[in-house]
Amino acid sequence: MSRHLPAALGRLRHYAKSDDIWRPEAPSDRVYLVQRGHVAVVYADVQGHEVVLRTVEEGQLLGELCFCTPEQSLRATFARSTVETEVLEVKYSEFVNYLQGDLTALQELLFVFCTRLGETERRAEILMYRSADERLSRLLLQLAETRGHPHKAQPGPVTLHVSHDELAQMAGMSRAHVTVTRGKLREQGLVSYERNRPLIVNMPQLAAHINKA
Amino acid sequence: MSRHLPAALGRLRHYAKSDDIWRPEAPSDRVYLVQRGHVAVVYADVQGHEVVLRTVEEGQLLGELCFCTPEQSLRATFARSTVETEVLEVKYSEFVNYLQGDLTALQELLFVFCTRLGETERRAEILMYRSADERLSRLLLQLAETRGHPHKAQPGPVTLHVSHDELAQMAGMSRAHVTVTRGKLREQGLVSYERNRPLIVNMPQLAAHINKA
DNA sequence: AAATTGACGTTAGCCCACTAACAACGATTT
DNA sequence: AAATCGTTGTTAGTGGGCTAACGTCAATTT
Repeated sequence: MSRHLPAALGRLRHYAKSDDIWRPEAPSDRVYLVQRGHVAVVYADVQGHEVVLRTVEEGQLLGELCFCTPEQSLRATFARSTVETEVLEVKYSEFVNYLQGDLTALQELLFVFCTRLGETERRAEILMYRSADERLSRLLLQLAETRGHPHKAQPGPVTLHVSHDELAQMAGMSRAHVTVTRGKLREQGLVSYERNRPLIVNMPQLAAHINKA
Repeated sequence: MSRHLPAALGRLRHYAKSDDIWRPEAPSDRVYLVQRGHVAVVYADVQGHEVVLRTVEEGQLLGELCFCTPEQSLRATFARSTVETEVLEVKYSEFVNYLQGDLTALQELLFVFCTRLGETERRAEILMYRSADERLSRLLLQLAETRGHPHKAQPGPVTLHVSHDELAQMAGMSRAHVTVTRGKLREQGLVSYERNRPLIVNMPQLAAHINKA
């Protein structure tokens, strides 16, 4: 959405790789626009078990949940840059003020929320499946749709940059088991990859695999 | 939100228990306001395995995902009344028109989206835990917060109406294992119930249980 | 060039949650 | 009252995913 917001609205901040943009005890009173880089929103329980709730790319909105929490509430998650990152930090109240006068931006924001809700619901749906094969297949399919790079005009294969660790955290399984399961998918020709090469997802075949497993 | 929308905006529809308000192949071109009753949004894979994505209560908005899908796209889920239900059906385009002229309603809608996004993210977070005890505990805690009935001014116990089957579908576990796991929670005094009596969740103790398990 | 780091690959053994099947119980219907 | 139905309770056995530990490989650092 609003990467083209007036920059004067907020403050530009710069983060190195693996910096925390917010921590659980931070107030939930501002939003961020990712200008450059990449951010992961992470939940960690008391034992330090971590799960990736969402990732936010360049040009996208971050921290929008403050729209429904009382202004003094806390984040309860971490937002962590996965690479060097630049964000525009805007106070919630000022953002709301700005939106009052810009109907288009308001509608765009509505669209963003709706899209995220859809993605998150699909994510929850994935996690309800109990077999590792099915969870991983569905996760790869969703990731390929939302953040994959299609091969110039070809409808089948899609390139995806993602580590086993990330996949494990998103699919709710162990890193080792991701490796094993993804190996099986490769044997069946549903995905292909080699060491240090990006993952290629064969979308139609993977979709077919899901619908009969 | 907008239960107080002008009724002339749409069409009042009536559904018996277990009717489908929409099916997967239905167009995603309208929203619904639940006037009376209760609706479950359900995803079903090709084998008929069903999972409950969300439930919508009286006075709440239903079908709002059409805000981000191209108008001719399909639902891909079922919306099913769990009791006798009455909804106001409003075409997406007319709803948008109406919102243009009502800034307050637009902001309310934003709030609704944000709230749902928060709930759904929390739901996804729950499903990433691997032990049944932890998943069920966290689910009960969230349900108690969002749709539980507190005991007049007492902070601890909260009453919750929900079947084992529902819990199983929401927590991604089998019905039988819900019964077993909930039995263990009862032994520890974290919840209490009897046959045909509603479930009582002891919120502070259950929260403590989660943070050390 | 050597060392370090981080990601990926592999396996043995164990434990937890599922499947399947049946029983108990209350509510509703006939 | 009998029958049907839906929900809850219980258990044996099995299988799949986790833990833990170690090996491989390429990229980056020193």
